[in-house]
Amino acid sequence: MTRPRAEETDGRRAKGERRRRAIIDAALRVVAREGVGAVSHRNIAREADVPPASIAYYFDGIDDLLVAALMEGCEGLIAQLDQLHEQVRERADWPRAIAENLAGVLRDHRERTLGEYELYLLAARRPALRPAARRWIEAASGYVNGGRGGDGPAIRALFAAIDGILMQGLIADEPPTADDLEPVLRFLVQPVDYLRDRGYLD
Amino acid sequence: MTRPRAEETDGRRAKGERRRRAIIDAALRVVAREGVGAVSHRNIAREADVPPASIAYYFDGIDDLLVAALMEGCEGLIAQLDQLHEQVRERADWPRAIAENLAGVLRDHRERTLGEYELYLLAARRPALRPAARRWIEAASGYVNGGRGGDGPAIRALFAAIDGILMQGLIADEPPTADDLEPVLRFLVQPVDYLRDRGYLD
Amino acid sequence: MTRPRAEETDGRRAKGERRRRAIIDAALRVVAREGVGAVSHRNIAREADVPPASIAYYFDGIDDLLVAALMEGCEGLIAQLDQLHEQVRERADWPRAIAENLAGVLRDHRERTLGEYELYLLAARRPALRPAARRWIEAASGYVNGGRGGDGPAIRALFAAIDGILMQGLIADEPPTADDLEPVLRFLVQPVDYLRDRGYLD
Amino acid sequence: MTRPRAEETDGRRAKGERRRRAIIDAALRVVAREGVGAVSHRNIAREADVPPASIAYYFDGIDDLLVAALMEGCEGLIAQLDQLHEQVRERADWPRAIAENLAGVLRDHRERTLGEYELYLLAARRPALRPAARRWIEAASGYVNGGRGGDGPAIRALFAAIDGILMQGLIADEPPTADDLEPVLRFLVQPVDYLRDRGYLD
DNA sequence: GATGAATGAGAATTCATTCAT
DNA sequence: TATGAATGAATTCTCATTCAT
Repeated sequence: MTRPRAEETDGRRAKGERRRRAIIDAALRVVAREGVGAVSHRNIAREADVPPASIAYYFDGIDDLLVAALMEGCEGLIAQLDQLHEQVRERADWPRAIAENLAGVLRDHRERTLGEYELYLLAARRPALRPAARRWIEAASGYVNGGRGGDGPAIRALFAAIDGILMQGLIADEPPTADDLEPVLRFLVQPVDYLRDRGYLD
Repeated sequence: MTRPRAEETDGRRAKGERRRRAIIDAALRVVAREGVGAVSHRNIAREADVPPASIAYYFDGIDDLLVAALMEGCEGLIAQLDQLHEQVRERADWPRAIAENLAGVLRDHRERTLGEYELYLLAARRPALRPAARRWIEAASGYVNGGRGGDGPAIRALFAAIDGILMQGLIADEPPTADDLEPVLRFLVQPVDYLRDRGYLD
Repeated sequence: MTRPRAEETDGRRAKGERRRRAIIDAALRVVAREGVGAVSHRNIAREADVPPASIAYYFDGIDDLLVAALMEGCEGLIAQLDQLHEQVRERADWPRAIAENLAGVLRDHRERTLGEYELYLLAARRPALRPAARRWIEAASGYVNGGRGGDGPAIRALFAAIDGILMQGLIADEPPTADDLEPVLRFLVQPVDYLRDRGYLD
Repeated sequence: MTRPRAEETDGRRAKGERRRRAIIDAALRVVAREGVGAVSHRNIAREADVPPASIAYYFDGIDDLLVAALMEGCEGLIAQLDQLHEQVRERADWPRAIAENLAGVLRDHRERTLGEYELYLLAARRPALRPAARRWIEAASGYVNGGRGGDGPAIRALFAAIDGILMQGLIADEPPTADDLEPVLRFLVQPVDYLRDRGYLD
């Protein structure tokens, strides 16, 4: 019995893996463009240009696909955060850097961010999405912490506020500018300087 | 849907209004229990114990119903916040009071809060829900402001952080306790005291 | 407020009831012609010449439809048995009459009988069909008993044997004739006469 | 499917035969557990723990597989009947022995028996299954006859009644006990004794 | 004003089968 | 020879909406 040569098997496997990835990416695009409510075999199949039965073939159900999408989106988030981290590290003015980043996210990636938040909230309903959401939170949390050991509650406050800023920015008719956000971030990151500048101290 | 003039308000009219309200309440219950994705004529009709066709009769579509639900939910939120405001006003320890309130919301009204956040995010997709969501934000914002004129960015930071705390609390496996949240709120509400206690100031 | 006149409401109701009945009849025809395995919304809708969604509208699921069909078929069975009972009552030669009836059923109504047995066996798997199947059994059992109080085990034996005869007749390439069945029935109905005729007694 | 000549039977071939057998056994388990309606490539493949495509490879379609299963199940039946025959032969009280056996089958092997009857009835629809079903009937018939040449119609009555008893027992909520069945069997096997005991004869 | 009846469209999922490897 | 990959067709069921009454 001739076992298939490795490159043959790998060829088949690789092709399947590529299609699987294509479906996940299509799902993320659909979530970004139309929301989690629009995630259906048909919609994703149309977006990925594959037959609808493919989705059922590669994933055990919509939840399974959403978990994969959440995980995949998480990787993207981490990469993005790493990049941000580089930027921030080089600058003395952290609050400004973060404000610019958040404003940029809301300006240039509003839909994707909105989709991510929808997925995020969906995890509160579907236990299957929980682990993926947890990874997400941990990634973001690590980003906020920024590697250095900061004060716990202060970091939690900053992280929570960033979540709130993004969510409120998604709902606002006009997304906030970096100038809008900068003082908020200054208060959160450097409250003493912030308060002294405003004359609240001494 | 044309609202009738007041002088027409007889028994028949009142009955219709009552049924309309019943449908809205049912919609809020469905959103809380099963999420916005479960909002459908059928589901709500079953919950409200009215014929499915009457939902199409009283509302010009699902969005129209959701707008009404968001508005209605908003009234409930405002009432709840007013009550909280009373409680907080009487206590010297604001951070503790707010922490207890948030922890209580996540503990006792998790589903309803989750539903409100889903509706909230949905507004980011559906322009029709925007005005209702704006009222919501303004109500909450006014609550955080507490009536007195505080420092703008600090209040925005607090408000954003509260949103983030609630959302993260909804996703967490175990909701945070008041003890978990208290230092975070202390940092946000009284940063100088907080930092001094921790030895970060002189 | 004008309540719809009774005949209007009844008109609507009656129309719906008529369609419901039409679907049940179509289901029985499908079961007879193609077997319980062929029962599907599509097949029945095609047979009844109604849109497939109608089936979901009138029945809560396939099982619900099958229950209704089993019940309906039961009525048909009872009517048929009543008629048989008349025939048998008029004749002195019971065994012959029953043999002719069974042979006739297998000859002229093979498919319908087959479908009924499939439904019957399906009840062993689906609890929802149990009550309907029980009615069926009771109807047939009453028929066998024939009103007169006979000897319990003998009647059970006869009833069981009739079931077995029908089932074996359904599987046989050639259905049995009345002449084939007559001695079997004679043995079951009048064992003493049967045995005496064959010289097994005295 | 061409069966290979014997001399080809090497390891490879034996392995294929083993897998073929494994698939048939899995099919019988699926039929017993979930019914003929649940027989599908996927289900059986899962049960047999083989790739779905291998079912299409070893069998020319579902019917081909069912024929093989019916044949295989037939062997099992024959073995079981032989064993029973031994038991019965040793006992003077045939009716009791048979009653106990039937009650035991319904109590301990309800699902398997149900599956066998489903297969049995399916043969009435699918000509391909006919020969297999015929073998089945002949095996059972031979069992009832017990090797010795009995009275034809009496044996047919007994055999038919056994079929009916089993089928009715499958549908009943509670399977009959040996005590329930014993008088029925006594009437069928030893009608004269039965009737005399009951006082129907002189 | 209010609602049973009705349905085309779409949801998730399973199916038998084919085919390249 | 055996099997992963793949898919068109089918499954049950839900949906928002229309319409006659």
